[in-house]
Amino acid sequence: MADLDTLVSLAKRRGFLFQSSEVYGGLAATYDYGPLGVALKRKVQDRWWRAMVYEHDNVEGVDAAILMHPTVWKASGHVDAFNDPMIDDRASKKRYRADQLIEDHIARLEKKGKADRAEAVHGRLVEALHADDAPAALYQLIQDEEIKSPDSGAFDWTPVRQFNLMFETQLGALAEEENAIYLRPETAQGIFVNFHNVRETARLQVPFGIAQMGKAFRNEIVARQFIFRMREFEQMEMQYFVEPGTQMDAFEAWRERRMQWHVENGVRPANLRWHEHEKLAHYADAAQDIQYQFPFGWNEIEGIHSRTDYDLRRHQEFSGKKMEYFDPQTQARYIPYVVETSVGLDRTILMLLADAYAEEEVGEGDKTEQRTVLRLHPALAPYTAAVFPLVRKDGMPEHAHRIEADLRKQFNVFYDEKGAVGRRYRRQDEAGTPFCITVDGQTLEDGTVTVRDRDSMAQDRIEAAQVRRYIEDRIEGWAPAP
RNA sequence: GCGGGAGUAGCUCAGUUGGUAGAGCAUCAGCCUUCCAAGCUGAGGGUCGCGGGUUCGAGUCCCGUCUCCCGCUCCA
Repeated sequence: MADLDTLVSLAKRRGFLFQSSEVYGGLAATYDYGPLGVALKRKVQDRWWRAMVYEHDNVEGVDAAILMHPTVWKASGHVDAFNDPMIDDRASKKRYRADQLIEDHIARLEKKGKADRAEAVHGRLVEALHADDAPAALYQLIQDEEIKSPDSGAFDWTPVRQFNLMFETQLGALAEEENAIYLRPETAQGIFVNFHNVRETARLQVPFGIAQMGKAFRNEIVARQFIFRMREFEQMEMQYFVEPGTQMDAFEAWRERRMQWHVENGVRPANLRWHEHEKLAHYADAAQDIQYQFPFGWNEIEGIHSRTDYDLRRHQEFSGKKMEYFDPQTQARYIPYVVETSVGLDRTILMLLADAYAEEEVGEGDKTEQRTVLRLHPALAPYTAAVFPLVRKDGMPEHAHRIEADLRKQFNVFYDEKGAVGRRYRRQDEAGTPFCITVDGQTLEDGTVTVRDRDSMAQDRIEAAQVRRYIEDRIEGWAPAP
């Protein structure tokens, strides 16, 4: 497998991905998709939408706003869970939640029978947590109480810093506290708050699903590994609403379908595995991740979570609006349970590039050379085909342009007439283009062209008029090399 | 955030004790080319990540800063 540097280098060289704001020295953990990258990305999006929405008569789509009412994030739990006062012990290099340290300290005081002192510290903790400058107040409290690091025993703290994983901005021109809103840290909530809107307008009955793809934002403390963990990223999520008690059946069914989707995209099954959450989030009653073996190890690309009725119930509490469903058949009334499939689009792109990348020896005898090839699924490759005149004379370019124009009605096509044809083939190998159509001397006589296969490098000679049909069939029948 | 490593042309890199930047590939133009990257001629492209400092003079030494990679840490 290619190491990460190799992939980063190829991605930039061929125009898949560039570092954001590169001319200004870059912005940490943000990347821009280039011509080939966006072509690949759009095809992945399209394939996901087809698999989730078009191919299920009970799944519909939405495209919710990135900006949402602030209370959404209180209801979802993000305001509490994504806001932690953290402090570092310089000696052990370990990080702790500052309020947790103080609470542990209080517990120790109580244990020692110093109830009064514990009471006082607790009072100050509550005060500090609600102070205007809570981090400073918590830091002062830790200093005053001389709380030591539980691991190193050292008393060598950095200042307390507030880690807010949600990006904050202001609604309207005035930057005032009460106008603060967030960039969504996940797309799921846009689905939950539209539960009734979609159900009613699309006339859906439980079980049904709502799908959405879009940007989400998390102000990660550490964001690394190329596009694996970015501060701005794209999710493709589907929330499937079911009758309570039936969620595990839906969970298993979607698990199977989602794994299948990745395999159908050409990802080698040996590089995919399930990872079961040991510690479930408070809202979940089952959670498993699909992991891929990246150059930097096994990491999550998609989560399948059974979220119970937590989200809808919370929105019912916070909004005062009923989130119940009335089943016309059974006359039952309940808040539906939810099974979520949530896949990272950018992570999927990185996985596809990593899995497709290959360096291999080609040629015979002592004339072997190395070639780099992206064995992307032909349906996902940025360019489906490239068209070449074998040489730039005898009317071959004109002939090739006519074929190019015909193919462009259906596919994204690249035309190239520069330099040796072998070099053009190799360039397309690196871009992952599955088919290269070459116009040669024989084309001028009988109207046939050669179609060169990216993976086998073998050529077929077919009627120029049959190329579109030929490519369609080949995409349909494509299977990844073992 | 901590520790380590690294930033020189689009890519991979060279640059000797400080003396105002090079190679290969790539790109572009032209020529030549009848099937798997390396034919010929020419051209463009770098204030050496950015900002200060030392010096007559800094890619080279010092400080700061940004970005990337690795390990920790974090991770609904």
